Amino acid sequence: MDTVTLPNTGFLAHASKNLSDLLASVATEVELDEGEVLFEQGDIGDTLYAIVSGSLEFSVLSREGRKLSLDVMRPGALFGEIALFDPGTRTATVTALEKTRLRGVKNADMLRAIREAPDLGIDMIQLAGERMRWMSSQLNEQVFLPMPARLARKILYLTVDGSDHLSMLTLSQSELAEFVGATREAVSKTLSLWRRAGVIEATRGGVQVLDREALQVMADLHQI
Amino acid sequence: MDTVTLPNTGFLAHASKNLSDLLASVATEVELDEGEVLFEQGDIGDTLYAIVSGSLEFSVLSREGRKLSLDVMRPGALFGEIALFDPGTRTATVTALEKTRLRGVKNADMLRAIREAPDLGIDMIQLAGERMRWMSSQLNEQVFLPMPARLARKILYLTVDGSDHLSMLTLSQSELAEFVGATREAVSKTLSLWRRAGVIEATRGGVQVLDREALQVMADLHQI
DNA sequence: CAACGTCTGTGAAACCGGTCACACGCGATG
DNA sequence: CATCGCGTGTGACCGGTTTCACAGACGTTG
Repeated sequence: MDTVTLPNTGFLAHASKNLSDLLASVATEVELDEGEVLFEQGDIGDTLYAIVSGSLEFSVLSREGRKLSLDVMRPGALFGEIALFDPGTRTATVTALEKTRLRGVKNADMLRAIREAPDLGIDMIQLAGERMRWMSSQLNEQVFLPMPARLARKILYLTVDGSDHLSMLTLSQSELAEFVGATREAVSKTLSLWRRAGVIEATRGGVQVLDREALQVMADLHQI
Repeated sequence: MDTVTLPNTGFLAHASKNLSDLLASVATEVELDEGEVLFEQGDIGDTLYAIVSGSLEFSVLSREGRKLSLDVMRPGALFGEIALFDPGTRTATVTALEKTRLRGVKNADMLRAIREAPDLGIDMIQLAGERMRWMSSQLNEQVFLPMPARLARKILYLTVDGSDHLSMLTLSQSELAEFVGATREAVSKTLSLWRRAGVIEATRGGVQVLDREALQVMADLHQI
């Protein structure tokens, strides 16, 4: 038996012993460099992954190539459960934002493990459930909220308990725009407003949150 | 053992024997009248449902009360799998569009069944996977497609193999607007254009598709 | 240090789509 | 048959975003 140090954060913190054991034993190790792509939207996949260290970006592409970033996941996160038992394809593209280590469990191993310990299957359903709730909230925000509110929410969300401590978010404005589903210019203008209001500090390649409460207000109101 | 006639369409057509058995035995019967609400977004739920007859509308609400309709499900469809093993709440509101009969399986029964037949858990994961793909495509459309394209897609989607045969869709323009996430007026104007172009026929409370191929073009192009 | 690429700031114009306002017509109801 | 309600058609206007254009700032590379 290996001795693998799995982080005790994210979904893993609540995962059953079965899952931790599985990840520690039969899982294979994967290592990605910054910018490297684990899999792309549309790929056929049959592996569930856990993030050991580093961080990953999840994004989807429109047919015309426009990109919408959905989430950044960090150590302790599990993903890939959808394609695990499904003849279908990956629903998002996963790219490493930095050097990242993963452990992967293949379909066949997971299947065997579930037949031995059915509660593991229930873990997977819960995982899928959380993912669904997340997607559902994203859809809600995209449809009902104006761009500034979406921007405020994304900034708040991405600076919570991340590796980006002290409310510093290291994303360029173009990347932020991909997260909120808007153009770089629109993001730039909104950030300028907030900068002048003393809510944030914007630097090249990053945003620093100065007044979290004020941002929270922007996130809720339906106006700038 | 009851003799229940479950429809052999939708997800049920592919469901494992275990699931069909479960639905036929331990499930309880539910009957809804037109307009009746099965559960609302935010309710705590622990039941998986299968539609026996009738049809249901799934929708989400913004905090301000604006409504976005997501889908209409018909006999053979399974839903409610997300809240099944999750302490969380329902992610959508479900309303009967007509007199509708359902069968529901409770958390505890499903749990017992999965422990006996783990493959049933895998069925559930697949179901959640299909739901995720669906949500993912919805998010994509809402973010990247202009209103007319979304409208065309919804019309095409809702007239495929539904109880609305012959390409007739019995939804008012207000209801259609809730489906595409736009206003009644905007839908009306777009439908007028298409009517003049001979693509559809619009009547009070319904839309008839005359030229499916033309609508398909509208659904793909990023212009009217 | 010069030059280039990339990120950023900002303005002008165009474009949807939303909001508001109102007219029309069909169907149900008294 | 008169009226009312509701679904529909359409125009005017407005506001937010995109598109396009360009300038400045910073970092990197030769």
